[in-house]
Amino acid sequence: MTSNTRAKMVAGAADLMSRRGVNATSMREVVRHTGTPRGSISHHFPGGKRQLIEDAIVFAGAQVSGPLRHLTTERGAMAGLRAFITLWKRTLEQTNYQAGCPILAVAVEEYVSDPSDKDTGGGQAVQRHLLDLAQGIFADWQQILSAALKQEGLAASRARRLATLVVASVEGTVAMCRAARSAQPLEEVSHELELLLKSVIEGR
Amino acid sequence: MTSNTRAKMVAGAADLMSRRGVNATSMREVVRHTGTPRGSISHHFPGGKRQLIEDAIVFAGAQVSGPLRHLTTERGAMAGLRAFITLWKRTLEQTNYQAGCPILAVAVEEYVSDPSDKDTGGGQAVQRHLLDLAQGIFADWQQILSAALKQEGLAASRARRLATLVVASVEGTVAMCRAARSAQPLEEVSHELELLLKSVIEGR
DNA sequence: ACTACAATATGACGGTTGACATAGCCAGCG
DNA sequence: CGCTGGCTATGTCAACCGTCATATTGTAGT
Repeated sequence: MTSNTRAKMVAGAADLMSRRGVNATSMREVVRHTGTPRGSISHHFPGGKRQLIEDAIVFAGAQVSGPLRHLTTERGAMAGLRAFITLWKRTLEQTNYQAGCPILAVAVEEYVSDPSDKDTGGGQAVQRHLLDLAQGIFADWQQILSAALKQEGLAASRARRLATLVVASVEGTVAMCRAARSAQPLEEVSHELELLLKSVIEGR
Repeated sequence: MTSNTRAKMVAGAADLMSRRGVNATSMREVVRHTGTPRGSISHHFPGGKRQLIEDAIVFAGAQVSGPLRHLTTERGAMAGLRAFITLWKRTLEQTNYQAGCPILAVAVEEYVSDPSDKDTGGGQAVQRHLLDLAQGIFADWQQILSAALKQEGLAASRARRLATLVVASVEGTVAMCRAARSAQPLEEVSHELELLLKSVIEGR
């Protein structure tokens, strides 16, 4: 049976990463923050901090794609857009605009491990892995929205472009809301995105 | 006369921050990367690392808002949009998709200085300052685009919303491009944004 | 009851960080 | 010439990091 502490560590890491970023989140603080034993860290995550980060962003990604997939297939593209936005808005408001998106943090930062700076040879490949993971999660969200838009009758290429626009603009807006300590950017972007999608779908 | 090494430090810090994020950029690496003397750091930046970060993002912000302001007032909103996008596209391509936006990095991360963990009392206020600065730069870009859109005859509220959408989506897209090691997301978003603005301006 | 193994606790290690202090350099100018 | 003040060089400091090694505990299987 998979331990409970492992899950708490992953969730705690995702939370801290969304608030402070990847490099500002230390493993010691994760265990401090979650009340989990420090000694278990190398047991549950033999891959070290890198593995914790991977698990955390996969966890965070699934937490979004789950409801998103459910609502889009159930009630269409428009409901999916609203769910996507509402989900982030709630996260922002519930944390007083301290938490953002941990996947975006991975996409913006570069995780560097202390030992053996060496050359950039080994670092590059390992670095790729984290970015690939983040890119995969973004692609996942896009694919869900894109499929829903195609379902509404849009051409494949148009649906893909619009899905990219939605994911990118919401991610950027969440960061802006964090900086502004306000949900206003999200409301403005939400307004425009709804207008755009509505006109594109209905005016077909 | 303001020293040359100071400017090199600021530019180097902005560059490193755009590649690795705020917390992964150490002052020692800035001086290593720019060939500037380590001892001068506390002379040029008595405020320590925080001051370096501030100067770096102000510098990076001006590097965008300069050309942006010039082109929008010269050739209109559409040219401004294209300039904004092209500017980021060039940055991405010239660095093999390693550099993103340092202001976004500040907006996503939380800069934490090692000493005096204390409570969150003192940290909060200081943290605000960096985020306020980042928010101000975003607002600067928005204001330029928004003014250009109003010049094209749009209502003030609509112009503001669209400007927010443009800035947010481009910022998010730049991060996605970094993760994907590809300019494709930017091209897709660019396509949709041009379509949107064109229809909104012409169909007035 | 006793073993075997997963999980937890605790400490140590080598390394880096930001900040600061002290000392040396080197114009420019009286 | 000598001084002076802006830079630069170098070292030290405490704190923290990620990782590993070594107990110690908990617990299920026989």
